[in-house]
Amino acid sequence: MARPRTPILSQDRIVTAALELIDETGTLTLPLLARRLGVSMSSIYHHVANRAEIVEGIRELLSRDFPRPDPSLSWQDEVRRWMRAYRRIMVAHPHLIVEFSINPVTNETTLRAYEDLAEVLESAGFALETILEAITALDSFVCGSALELTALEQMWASYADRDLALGRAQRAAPWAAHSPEAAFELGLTGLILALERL
Amino acid sequence: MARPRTPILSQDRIVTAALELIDETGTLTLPLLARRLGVSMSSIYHHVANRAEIVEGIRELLSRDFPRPDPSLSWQDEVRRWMRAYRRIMVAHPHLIVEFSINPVTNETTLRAYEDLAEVLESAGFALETILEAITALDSFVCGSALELTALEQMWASYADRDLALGRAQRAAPWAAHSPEAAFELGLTGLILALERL
DNA sequence: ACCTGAACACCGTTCAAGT
DNA sequence: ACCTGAACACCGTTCAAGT
Repeated sequence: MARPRTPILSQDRIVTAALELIDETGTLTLPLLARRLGVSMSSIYHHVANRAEIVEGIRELLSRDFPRPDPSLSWQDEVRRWMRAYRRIMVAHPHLIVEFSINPVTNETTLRAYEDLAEVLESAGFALETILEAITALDSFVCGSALELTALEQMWASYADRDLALGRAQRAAPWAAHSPEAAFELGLTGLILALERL
Repeated sequence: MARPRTPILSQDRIVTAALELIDETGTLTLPLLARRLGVSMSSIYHHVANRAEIVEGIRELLSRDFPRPDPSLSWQDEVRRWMRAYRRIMVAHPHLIVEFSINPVTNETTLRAYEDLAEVLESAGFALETILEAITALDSFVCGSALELTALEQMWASYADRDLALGRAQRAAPWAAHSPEAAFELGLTGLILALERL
């Protein structure tokens, strides 16, 4: 076939297909991606430098769903909105958190989302030295929560039939093991309390 | 060589070497592990079922460093002790967090550590339904903090020379970007505050 | 029981060859 | 510029063959 009159591939097409693939199958591999695109594996390298660039493209795409700051909101509400948006994104694509945490952020859209959060805290009067601390803590918690989505529920399962505190807790609240939402809100509340004390 | 008079390998030897390997190189692969053990790759499979079992062996090994509950401590101090121990373990072996989060926990030692924490909360009077929530939030935060160790500092670097809030924050506190310890303590304080309100 | 080498089905990446 | 097929250096896993 060689070069087609109109290009089959593009960065966008590749990134979109990669996102679908990882959402459906849980993994992102070049052979499967090429198959889905109806193209040879090596063709992909004419549009992206490597696999990491595809992952970064997905991160860029998803980062567009972060809300922009709203001056009418308190910083607490801004933080809650930012964190819940982050979580919503990762819940929709749970297998991506590991991919994201392996490569550093380089795209502007994602960096902009962090920058927005920093500006919210800055204009709320937080001391500059505490802003990095605060963002690190918030980011740690939301990333960790996303990580748990795929991991922790399997652990609860191994406790269900044992007479231990965890087993009792689970029998008392069978929904809790599958409702990490409540745990997220608990932690978010705590983090904001800690920030208010600064 | 075939079968040696006295076995060269054992689960312990394999797991120990695997831990050294991942600490030194950042990755765990069977070929490199075999080389380090001075053995053929397929020999390993006579002692462990697969790669995941090696990772689980490492988790078991490290989990022995969790403190046992101390009845003389308040539940707050118990939680702090447990979280800091967890963090200390992961800081010493930052590349393992991704490995751990991929496979479910199956070994007794690690399960015991979670069970201990559950019992601390139970005898502190926490409602059973809230125990899973609390442990999930705590675990999320400490895992996320470990994940950041390798990831976030690279991101701060890309901000150092820009006139943005994050850049300003970093220039005001250059140490903060490399001291996730403070962020961890901030979040831990917040989580305990949230638990106290339950 | 325990080690080996060869084989298998993967993976990501490169590159000369085509249009 | 853009697609292909072949090649390369990896990876984890299996298995018959040796003692």
